[in-house]
Amino acid sequence: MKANDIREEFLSFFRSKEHTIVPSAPMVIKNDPTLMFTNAGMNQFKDIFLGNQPASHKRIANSQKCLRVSGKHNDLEEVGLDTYHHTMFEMLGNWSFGDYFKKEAIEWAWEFLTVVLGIPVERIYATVFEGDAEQDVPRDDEAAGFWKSCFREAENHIIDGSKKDNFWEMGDTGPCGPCSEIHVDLRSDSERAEKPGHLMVNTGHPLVIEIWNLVFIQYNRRAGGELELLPEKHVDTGMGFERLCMVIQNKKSNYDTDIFQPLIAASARVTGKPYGENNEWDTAHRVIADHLRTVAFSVADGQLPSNNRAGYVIRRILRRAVRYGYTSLGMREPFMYSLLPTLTETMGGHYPELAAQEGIITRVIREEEQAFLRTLGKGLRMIEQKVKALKQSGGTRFPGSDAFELFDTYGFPVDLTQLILRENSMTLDEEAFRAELNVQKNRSRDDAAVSAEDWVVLEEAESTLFTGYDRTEDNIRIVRYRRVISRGKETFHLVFDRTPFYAESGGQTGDKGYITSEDEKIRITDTVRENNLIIHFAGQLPKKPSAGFRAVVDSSARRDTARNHTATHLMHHALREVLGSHVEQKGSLVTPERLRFDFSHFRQVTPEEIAAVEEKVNEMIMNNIPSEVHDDTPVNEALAMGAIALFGEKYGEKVRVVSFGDSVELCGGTHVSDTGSIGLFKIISEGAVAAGVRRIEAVTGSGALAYLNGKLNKLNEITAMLRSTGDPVANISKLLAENSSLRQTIERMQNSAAAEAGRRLAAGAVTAGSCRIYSGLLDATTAEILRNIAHQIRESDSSSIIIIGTADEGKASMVIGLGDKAAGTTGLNAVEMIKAVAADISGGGGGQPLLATAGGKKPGGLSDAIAKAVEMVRKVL
RNA sequence: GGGGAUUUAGCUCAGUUGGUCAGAGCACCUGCCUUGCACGCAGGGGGUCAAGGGUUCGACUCCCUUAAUCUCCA
Repeated sequence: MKANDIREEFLSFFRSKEHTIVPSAPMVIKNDPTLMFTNAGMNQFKDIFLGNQPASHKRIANSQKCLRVSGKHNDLEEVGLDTYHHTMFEMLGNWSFGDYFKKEAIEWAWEFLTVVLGIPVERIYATVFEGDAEQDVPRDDEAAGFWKSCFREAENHIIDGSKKDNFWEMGDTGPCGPCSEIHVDLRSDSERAEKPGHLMVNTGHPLVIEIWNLVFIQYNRRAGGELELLPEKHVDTGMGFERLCMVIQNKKSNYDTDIFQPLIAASARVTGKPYGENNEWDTAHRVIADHLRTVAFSVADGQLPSNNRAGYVIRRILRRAVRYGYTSLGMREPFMYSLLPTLTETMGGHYPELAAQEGIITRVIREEEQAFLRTLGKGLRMIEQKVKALKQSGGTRFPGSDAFELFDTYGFPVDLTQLILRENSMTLDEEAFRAELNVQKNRSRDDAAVSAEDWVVLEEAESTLFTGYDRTEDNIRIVRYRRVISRGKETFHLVFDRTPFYAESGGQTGDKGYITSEDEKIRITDTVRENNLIIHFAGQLPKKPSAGFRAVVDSSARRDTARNHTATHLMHHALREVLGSHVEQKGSLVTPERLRFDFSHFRQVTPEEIAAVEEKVNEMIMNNIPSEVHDDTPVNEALAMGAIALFGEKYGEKVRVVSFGDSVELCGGTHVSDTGSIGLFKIISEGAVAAGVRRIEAVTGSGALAYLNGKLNKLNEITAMLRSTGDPVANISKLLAENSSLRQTIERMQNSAAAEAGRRLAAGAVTAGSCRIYSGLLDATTAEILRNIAHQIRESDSSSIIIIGTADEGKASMVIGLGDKAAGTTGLNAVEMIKAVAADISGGGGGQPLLATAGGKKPGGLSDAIAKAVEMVRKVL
């Protein structure tokens, strides 16, 4: 059975059990500071389990794309080395929210595996929670009982498991419960006869594996650690799709299934290194296949590789694959992007976002590959230098600090460093390297240490009511608060029963403002959303938190933000009209000051196109289109209205639709009521942000006016300075031409003046011993010309001693120069001389032994200084 | 969020305790020689040394602030 069929069988099986099939949530998580990626099928239902949100359906099933880069089975550096680690995987899951429980969950799992998929019963094992006396939790006899009726007499296929394997918890507190894992024994008959499967479960054998975990959520763990029974019990299951396919397709490795084989075959073809012939090549192919999948899906979800947080994780994964291609397969040019059509072919059916964005994903990956190959090239040059130096000094032990610098500052992978060292019969001081790495880790950890104290709950409230769409002030009560210490600074997080403050979301920044009661006023510096809570940041805690407060949003900032947000929608619409419908939003930032919009487009946006977009948006502003907002619109209805939805964005069942004429978007942000109040829209920059992604920044309203006025004022100033009513452009180009010819003239004149001054000096030069002293006070010359003159004389007369000075606008400059021969015979040093006489002009000086300069504030002292220096020369002659 | 690095001509980059130091190669322009696959020779144009402050007689160079990019860690 093909992988795509297996997935379909799963979904249709649970559809037949009255489950609603929902699409996979995006793999990249946007609005949860605690989690960057979806790492389990249940993530998107977290709020339901926490009781923050009612379930839309009692029974749900889906296939969820997940990403894990750390954890016991998913350490990034392990992927590819063996046959079962992955960064990205799919998890098949079925859920019951207060509906069916252990009996159905177990029976259906059994039915699906043994009847639908036909896995031999004698190869299946199930584990149940053995109980925990300390917590006073009994063995899960209930689950064991249902398993018994499945396995019948084969009772040794039911195995007790410890708290570690068979008790699932969401976090330190919250919903939890016992679970039952289903394991499959894929070993050969002879091996199984030798050592029965029930002894092999959970021993880490690659062919005796867990494929499905059924979690029975029946407890809530309170902050004190004690468990309480939940009134509503839930089922949460997760089955590793890749493993299941390996079982069904009778393979020894996930990578041998038809999920990965096409990719691996393509990789083998492109690199010319067949799979299955060479261990090193095979590892590289597995790494490439796994990582390409992860990166492609992330980009499809709108997460581009970047240099921090989630984007950085993606970049690191891609680079790891490039590294394997580079060292193991000898690939020196980008190639992974060319495997994308194969991926789309195998997975694009179930995940349409892949096919829809193939073009941009390809470009992004190719660009990233190129960028990393450049980084590698630079690193290679640096390490070669260091190796050469070490070789010359006869050493063979490469310092750990150097390797760390290459790695930390220039991103040069340490395993590549080791490879190169081996080729040069050198070794790396690994201990020193690791020590440096640890220093860096500790520093980062210390910095990141934020201690959030427990919430102080004043009132129980499920979620905050946002009232800010139609008002900027409201009467509120604080329902909970907590103290947060971050880098020695104390802040407070406040949660209200209702709030007019908009929490940062959808690119729009959080509101600022204050809350006030009868006798105090507290500033709110930012507002963010954490799951279902709207958190207000405050520098201090009210003296009486339980008092009622008036919450007041900075309404002028809010109005500016609304102008920019609406303008963003209008521009998005205009961009699609001007450039084409391939324009997809890739990112957005809306602040009171400006708006920034990233979108997919493959060429530079020409000035003409920019102008056209601006014109369209301003036209929509002048037409004063009223806003139309529909709250709680079902998703499909919204899409039918032509609303633009974003890939990689998770929408609930009901969405908010914001439209201005033809611009229709799903959006939770705050907007103006009529486009006319935007006033004016002006694009201030356009540029590239990644391959196939452009960025536009723009301003509106008073910001746009200020921008234009600034430009106009500059132009007015220029025109005024030109004292001409003519075209300033023509005037300036004329000026520039004049300027350049004048500069040449001046240069010539200065040269001849310097030559003339030199001649005069030469005429007045005094022969003293074997040297000639050129001394004197020149006028109206800069220090630079003085230097030039001295230099010229030095060059033409190696027996010269030059001591000259000039006064310029109350400042005195002096230069002392020595010809090569003069310096040799007298043993004089220009630096010492100039320092000795600089005091006479109240200044200081220095330079090189043969040519030194000085400057001071007392031009009157110049003649004395020169005389003194001449005196010094005469003394040694 | 923290550490490190980078920012110099259109491009790729040199620039040594602060002082004839604003450079090279490629590209461009002109002329000559040649007609050809990176031709050669001679000459030339092109710079806010990322931005803004500061120290100094003097700053590409030292200090501070800011920005962008790269990179590692969280």
